[in-house]
Amino acid sequence: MAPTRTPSTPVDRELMRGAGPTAVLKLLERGEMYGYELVEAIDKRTDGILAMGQSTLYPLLYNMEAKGLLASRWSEENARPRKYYRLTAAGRKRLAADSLQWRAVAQAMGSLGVVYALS
Amino acid sequence: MAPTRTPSTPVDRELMRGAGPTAVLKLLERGEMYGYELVEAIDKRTDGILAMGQSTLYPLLYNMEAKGLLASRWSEENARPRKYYRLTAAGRKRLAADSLQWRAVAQAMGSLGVVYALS
DNA sequence: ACGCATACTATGCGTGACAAAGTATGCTGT
DNA sequence: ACAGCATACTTTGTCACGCATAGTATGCGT
Repeated sequence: MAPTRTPSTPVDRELMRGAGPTAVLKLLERGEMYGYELVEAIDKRTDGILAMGQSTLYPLLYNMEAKGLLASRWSEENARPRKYYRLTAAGRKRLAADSLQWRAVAQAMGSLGVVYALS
Repeated sequence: MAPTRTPSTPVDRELMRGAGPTAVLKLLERGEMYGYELVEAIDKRTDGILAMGQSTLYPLLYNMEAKGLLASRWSEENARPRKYYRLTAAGRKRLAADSLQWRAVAQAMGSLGVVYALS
């Protein structure tokens, strides 16, 4: 039996707009993944906190690809049709920038006393 | 001479929607403040990271008041007209909830390796 | 071969972030 | 006194994202 996961309530995504793109970039840093796989991976890796539905993730992927942050390819013939995404150079750059932004925000929230300071 | 402050570039607020309300709630936790004062306080307290313009903050205040999170009063007669805001009970409740959300997000970002874990 | 889980696409609404432009008040120096 | 500037608030309009809903298509298990 797999260790029981007790999923947290997802954050109000309206509150945390922009967490999605960063999560996607981070997961794709290791290698290519397809949409549906990302939906589940984000859910599991963040214990449900950043979980998002397909109707949020897919448009996000299209958007990021249009911006040149991601590139995609379809799976081979006579395999299940899946669209695999990978980071572009611009995507890596963006990930680095976004990570800095998150650090800054965490710091700002810390200085307001909303969250504890980073270690 | 006051210690020099080197303001950080504000975060892309589109990326971090929702940071504003939390910052406002947190600052009003201590006592009432008026709009313009909040604009500057947020800027200074977060070293420019969460800085937002008047056209962002004022509508935000109206909105939060409409939601019952804040209450306001005008300054006394023959004083400069200022609208002072204070937390309502609902506002305090919301602040507590939002703080938990931020903790969760920070944790999620940590588990993805975007930011370091909280101390 | 049938049904279900997988996997992707498209549409439409609500809402927050923000630039820009406008209005009004009081302090400060001369 | 009064001109000029910083203070202080309001309004309008645009854009982009989050997401619910609905729809389509493919392949695997039995």
